[in-house]
Order: sequence, then C-alpha cells, then structure tokens
Amino acid sequence: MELTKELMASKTAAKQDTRIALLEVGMDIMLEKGYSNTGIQEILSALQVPKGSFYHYFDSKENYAVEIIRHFDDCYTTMLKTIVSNPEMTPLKRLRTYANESRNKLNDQACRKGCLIGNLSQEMSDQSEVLRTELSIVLAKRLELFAACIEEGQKLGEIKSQHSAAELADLFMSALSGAVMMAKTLKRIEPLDNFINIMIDDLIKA
Amino acid sequence: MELTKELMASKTAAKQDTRIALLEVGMDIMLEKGYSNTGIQEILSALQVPKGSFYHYFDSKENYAVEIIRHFDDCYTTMLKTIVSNPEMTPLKRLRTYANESRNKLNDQACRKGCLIGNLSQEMSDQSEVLRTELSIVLAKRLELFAACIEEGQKLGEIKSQHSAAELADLFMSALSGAVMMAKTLKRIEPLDNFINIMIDDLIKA
DNA sequence: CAAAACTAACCGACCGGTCTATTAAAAGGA
DNA sequence: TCCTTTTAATAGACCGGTCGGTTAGTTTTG
Repeated sequence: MELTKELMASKTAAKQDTRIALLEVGMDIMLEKGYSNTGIQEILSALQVPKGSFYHYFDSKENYAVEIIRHFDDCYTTMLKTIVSNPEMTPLKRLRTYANESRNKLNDQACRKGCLIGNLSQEMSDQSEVLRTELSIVLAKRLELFAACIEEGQKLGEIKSQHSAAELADLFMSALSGAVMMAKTLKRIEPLDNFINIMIDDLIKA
Repeated sequence: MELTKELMASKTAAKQDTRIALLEVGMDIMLEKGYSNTGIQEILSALQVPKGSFYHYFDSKENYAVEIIRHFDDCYTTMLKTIVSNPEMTPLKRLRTYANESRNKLNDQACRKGCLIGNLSQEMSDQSEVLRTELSIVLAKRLELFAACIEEGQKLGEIKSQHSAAELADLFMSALSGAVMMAKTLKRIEPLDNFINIMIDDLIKA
C-alpha cells in the first residue's frame, strides 16, 4: 500500500511537473519573444510534450498566459518582499538595492528581456481584457509594496513627504519601467543608471 | 496638353497617395494592435488595395514598419519641436505643456494606444535588430530635443542643474513612457497626473 | 470494467510572401 | 505627330508554413 501511495504521489508529482514545466518554459520564451510571437508548438517542442497535452492542462493560450503571469508573480513578489521589507536596511536603501539589482540583471542580459509583466503590459493591454486585468492586479500589488516601503521612509524622514507614498510609488515604477524600455531599445544601460542617480539618490531623498 | 499633364500629375499623385495611405493606415492599425498582431491583409482590406501592390511598394513587412516609423516620426518631431522650442513659453512650461497634451490625448483615448514608438520599442527591440535600430534613432532624436529644452531651462535657472540636461531628459522620457504603460494597463490616467505633479512641478524645477 | 488522464493526428484559418498576367504611363525614334 | 518599346503599377490567385484549437482514441488508474 505504501508503495502504491508513493507511486501515486510520484505520478501525480510528475503530472504536476509537466504543468509547471510548461508554465516555466512558456514564461522564459514569452519573456524573450512576447505573447504573439510565441507559438504553443514552440513551447511544446522544447519539452517534448505533445500538442494534445497542452489543451489538457490549459483551456487556451490566453488562459495559459494568465497562469504564467500568476506563476511568475508568485516568485517575483516573494523576491520583491524580501528586498523592500528588509528590516536590516533603511527604506531608501532597499529601493536603491532593488533598482540596482534590476539594473545589473538587465545589464547581464545585454539589455534584453526585461520584465515579463512590463513586456506583456505594453503588448497586451489593448489586445486582451483578460490579460490586462491580470496584469493590473500584479501591478497594483507591486505598487502597494513600494508604497509601504516609501511610507516607512517618509515616517523616518528619509524620504520626502510633499507627495503621498502611493504617488511616489507610482512614479518610481513608471520611471523604472520606462528606463528598462529605453535601455532595451537604445541597448545602453545608462537609462537605468540615470534613474538610480537622479530619482533615488537625489529626487525622492528628503 | 495641359489636360494630359494634369491627368499625369493627378495620377502620379494618386500613386503616391496609395503609398502614403498604406503607411498611414498601417500606422494607425499598428498603434492599436502592435506589429505582430497586425496582418498585411488587414491593412490592404481597409484600403481595398490588392496584395500585389503592397509588395510593389515595400520589400517586406519589416521594411514597411521601418517606413511607418519614419513617417510617424516626421509628423511627430515637427509637433514636438513646436512645443519644446516655443519661444513664447519658458522651457519648463513647454515641458509641462507637452506632458499635459500627452496626458489629455491618452485620456481621450480611454488609456489606449499610447505612442507608436514606445509600443514598438517594447514589442520589437528584442525581435528585430532592424526595427530596434530605427526606433533607437527616433528615441535619440527626441532625447536631444528634450535635452535642449532642459538645458535652456537650466541656464535660466528654472530647472535644477545638479544633473546634466541629457540625464534629466533621459529620466523625463523614461518616466513619461513608463507612466503611459502603467496607465494603459491600470486603465487609469493617474500615472500621468503623478508624473506631471511630481516630476515636472516639483522634482526638476529649480 | 468504467472513468479519468493523456495523446497523436488532424482541422480550417491565416500568415508573410511569390507568381504570372494585365493595364497604364514614360520614353524613344523618325 | 504618331507609333513602338519600356517600365511602373495594379491585380488576385496561389504558395508552403504555422497558427490556435479539436477530436477520436489509447493508456492509465481505481
């Protein structure tokens, strides 16, 4: 009995693995090529999973993308929280750390890829209300995390208080996303450096 | 003779018109649906132009997009120059005017569409080196226009001089592009309002 | 054995791009 | 001036390939 249980478990796990693997490979490919440019067959070939299986696990490409967004967000939010809530740094230092990591990652990738959420937001907001809604949930979640960090900094007098934390978080994310876009097109990391130098080290600092 | 000349002229003009019409319709559709999601047939149907004509005027979809970018940029740069070089306003006021117009246009479009250059940059920078190069030329041109305006403001003491005009222009464009992206996904105009309120009215003002 | 999980083969639609044919305009010759 | 030749432009049928998605059937499981 224990044997069958184990087999069941491993089998179930394997099936789950296929599902997760589809999500993770799709995430990587969509990060590189966007939604429209990514074919389902391409994802399946990478994993040697047959076409029929895909539609066993997912209803449609659109729903698959929704699950990719959620899966990616799960990982990303965890990472983001550990940085912007890190009690061992001051709030402003946390923001700078996050910005720096974003900058270095983009630089390591030769100013390619960027952020899945940002890329899909730009590509799909006008094309799919389903994806737009999902992406807006993720964006709102991130805005909250940044706003909480900024508010903490404001209370400590480390960050300017002329504007609300929510507004500053908004601008912070806008500028960072835009800097990533510019860096990708110009193939130069300077937009990120400028963002860090001016926005963080100067403008929002109290 | 004059009659035939006129006919010739109008005919030639008509031919040119077909080309221009293809560029302008393609511009509109690509602004709404992006590059990958726009089919050539769709553009042709809108103008009732046969498929063969398209490949008479353009080598490929990619080259067609390059010409769309240039055509769009021609119009846009003219408009941009009249605003950011307008001697009847102070430099900072010009920037605010431009930002406000961008904000109002996006608002009128129910936070859709945005800017063709920004959209294509995000979608195509990693997919097509040809398009990326073309887009980077346009971005660089705009950066120069903004930088010139900002530099003027710095000399007048109206804009902070801790950072170079080029760096400020960089951040200005990053933040504006990012705010447009966020507004499209969140379907709220506030990111643009925040950009104007904080960035222009506060942060870069001396 | 019945039900659920899985999969290979297949579908019509559409993609960007090519083909050959036809028509209209420009250029050349006397 | 008229006729011929060449070239630009129009035209749509057609190409192989790929798209997202379906289905009929096999395999696995309880």
